[in-house]
Amino acid sequence: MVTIGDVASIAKVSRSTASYALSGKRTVSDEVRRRVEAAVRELGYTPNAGARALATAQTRVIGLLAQFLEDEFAPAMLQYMLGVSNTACELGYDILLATEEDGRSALRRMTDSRMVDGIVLLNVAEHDDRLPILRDAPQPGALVGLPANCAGVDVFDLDFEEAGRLMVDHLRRLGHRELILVSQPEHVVERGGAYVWRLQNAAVDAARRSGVVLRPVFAPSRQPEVGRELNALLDAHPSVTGLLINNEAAAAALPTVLHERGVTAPTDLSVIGRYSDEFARTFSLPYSSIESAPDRLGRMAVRELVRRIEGQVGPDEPHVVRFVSPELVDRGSTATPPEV
Amino acid sequence: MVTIGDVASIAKVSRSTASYALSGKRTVSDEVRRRVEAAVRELGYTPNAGARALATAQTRVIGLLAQFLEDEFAPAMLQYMLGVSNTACELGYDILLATEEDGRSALRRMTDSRMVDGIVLLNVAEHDDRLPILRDAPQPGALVGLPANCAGVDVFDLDFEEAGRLMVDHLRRLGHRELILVSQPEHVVERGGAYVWRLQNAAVDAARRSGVVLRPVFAPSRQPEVGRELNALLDAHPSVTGLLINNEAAAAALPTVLHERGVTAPTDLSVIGRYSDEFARTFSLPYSSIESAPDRLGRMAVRELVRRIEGQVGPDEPHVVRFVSPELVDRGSTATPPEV
DNA sequence: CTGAAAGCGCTTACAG
DNA sequence: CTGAAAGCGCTTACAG
Repeated sequence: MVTIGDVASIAKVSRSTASYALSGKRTVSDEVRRRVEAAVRELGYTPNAGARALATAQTRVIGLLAQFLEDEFAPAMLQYMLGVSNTACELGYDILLATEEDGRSALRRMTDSRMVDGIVLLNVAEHDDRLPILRDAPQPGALVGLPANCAGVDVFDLDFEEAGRLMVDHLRRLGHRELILVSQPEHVVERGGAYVWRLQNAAVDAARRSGVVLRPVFAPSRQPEVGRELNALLDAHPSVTGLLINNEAAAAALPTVLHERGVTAPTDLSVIGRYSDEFARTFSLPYSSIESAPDRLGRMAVRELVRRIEGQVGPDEPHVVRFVSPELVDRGSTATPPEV
Repeated sequence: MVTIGDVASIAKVSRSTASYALSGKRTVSDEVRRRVEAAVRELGYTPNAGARALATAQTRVIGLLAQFLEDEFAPAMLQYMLGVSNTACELGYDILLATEEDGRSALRRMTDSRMVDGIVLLNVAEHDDRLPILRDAPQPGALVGLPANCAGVDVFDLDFEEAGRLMVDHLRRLGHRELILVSQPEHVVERGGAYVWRLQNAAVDAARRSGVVLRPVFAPSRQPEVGRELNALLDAHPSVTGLLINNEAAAAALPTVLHERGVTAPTDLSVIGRYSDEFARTFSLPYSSIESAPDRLGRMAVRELVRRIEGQVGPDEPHVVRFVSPELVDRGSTATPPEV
């Protein structure tokens, strides 16, 4: 392979001068810089990443820990990954991806061996078992998802409480008095998927305060079970006039379910989901929704992480916990309930 | 950070002996091995990846080039990525992921800087502009997707010709005489998505040989345009009794379209798709389909790549071009046409 | 403005 | 069975 030594000898300078000419960290005469640049072009020189990492203790690689769990909806996860990956690229970083089930060992491998300058954790649980490892690691970490303990890491998440309130208040104002909230499956909660109950509790509170009946249910995250569950729910509660969906699989199944039942939104039933606009387009979902902003969250996490990596944020400066405010994207699926 | 020098001094051996004790590349006395292992545990030693890469010229990292193009269906792409990532993990490799639009520059960056031991290219086009770069790279490459020129790389793909024949023959045998084949959008073909016309040409041939009318059409890959197109097609060709779908977005949209039209498969219309079983479950698709086996293709590509990387296949041994035989997964959406 | 040298943390011939 | 040393390809004080 062609090394900086080759460049140096072609350019008739020392290796250090060649290095400085390329990095710009020391002034170099124009003449010398030109010769070095010409040599680089001639030889097609690219620095060896391993050697550079060894010398600088920087890899310009970010570790991305994703997990595709059986009870979660894979296409939704992809959005977050792309937000992270694209932003990293823009900032000059590459992504080392781990999708294996055992996130702990992947994380340890990446951090202990110094393969990465920082870590992004996706799909963070309330008591995420990867977190203690990340805190002990020498690299900084950024999370998408809110754990119980945010010490030592930067945290980014949708404001799910506000999302729950927003959904309920929107339909209450239109005159709805009985709603169903379809959440993720109960295992997601048991595993520590805090966003499920954060949204649910806030929705329940908002409903209680304003005298609205809210029926929260856990629904499966796979087809066709989730479709059956939606049908059963609508059968069991004929007086319900509004549906809140915090479950991507349920949202994806809903058009078919409503068609089968001959139900039209918003004439017969008002619907609000919680998913990204990209998701809505992919699945052709015609429902108004709380934008979950996966690309924006991924972008924020990487931006802050890179600021830490590059020392623009001091190691002792406090970490951030930042919530994205939910916004209601109106797709016309809510209206005054039919009885009114 | 803790280095092999620390391990060596705790274990009271030289650094080389510590290294050999861990790698097993030289016989080491049991006593010494125990002391080294104890020191490793005590200090929590993990080799520095950059240093090891520099010394061995091996990174144990595989570069994965994916691309999420506007006119392709992202959830389908994800399946391939997971097949690659999971297999790499099993074989002890990590994945460096590039999702940026400019695959050429990502590829060059990874290979020139020796960040990776090998490359997997996804979504390969007929005249893929990443291919010349990959051929010139010192690392081996494996493709998922069939280019015009397979020289210098290992190639894995579904046998799309056979898939096209299978779809047509299956419906012909049931008595169908007029079919529509819904392909990907025409830009995919123009960009060099050879699988589109490989399947289509074979289907057209098979139909012609057996006197079946086959109407091939390009359909959008976004919602809701694809749904509208499907409706228009069914309106325009009322005598069609079978639908062949080589377009994931169209497959995902079809249940809603058929519901709207009051059409039931297979009573009114027979349907065969081409997508993975995982995809069918995610989108709750009730149609028989040709399994596109993304996980299997990703797995095969990584396996062969690792064999090359690790020298189990000599550099002069010929490269492979391997096709996965399509299998029809019967979900009961085909039957004798209504007229018969 | 430039060069010679040390050092990053490994592995692996070379020597005994 | 083990150790001292060279070398992988960079970067960066140190010296001039």
